[in-house]
Amino acid sequence: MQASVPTLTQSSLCGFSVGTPVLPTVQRHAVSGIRLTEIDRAPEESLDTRREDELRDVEVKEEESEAGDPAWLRRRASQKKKLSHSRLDRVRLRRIEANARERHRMHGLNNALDSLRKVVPCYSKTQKLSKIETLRLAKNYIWLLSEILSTDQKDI
DNA sequence: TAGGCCATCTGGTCCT
DNA sequence: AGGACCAGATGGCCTA
Repeated sequence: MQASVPTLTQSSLCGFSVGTPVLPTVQRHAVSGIRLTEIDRAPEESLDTRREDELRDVEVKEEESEAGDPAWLRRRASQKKKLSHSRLDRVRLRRIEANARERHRMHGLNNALDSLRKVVPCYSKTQKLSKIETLRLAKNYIWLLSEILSTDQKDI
């Protein structure tokens, strides 16, 4: 007894126009300025090592702009004149560390999104779905699979 | 050139 | 106090 199972097609899954041009992965990375080494780095490399790299990058950037403090710091300094020099340094350090953590967090989020891209239909090694496309497609895919499941159960 | 997509920075809020 | 999370702002790059 064969049930009428919904056909799994790209057009039924994609909530967006299939013809939408999607840039190749490498090109996208060039676009976004992500270093390919960040994404393609071997998984066995520890997160700590990556964090150290990120922090080092930030320190370099900070040194480059040493000529003048960032706007947020100047603002804060003027608003809270009572802030001692050491306290200001501490605030600055905490901001830098928070930025690094935030960057790390977003990288984790992007890695999870990449994993999702690989299990969703439409996945291509040469064409990368955008974030929003990936999420919409995943939602539609889950919906379709649950439809298939419920259809099968009715036939039992 | 406008619009889309993205990474990053930042300050606010909540939680431990 | 400090970390996680979030949303807004910003700027860079690419394509139509």
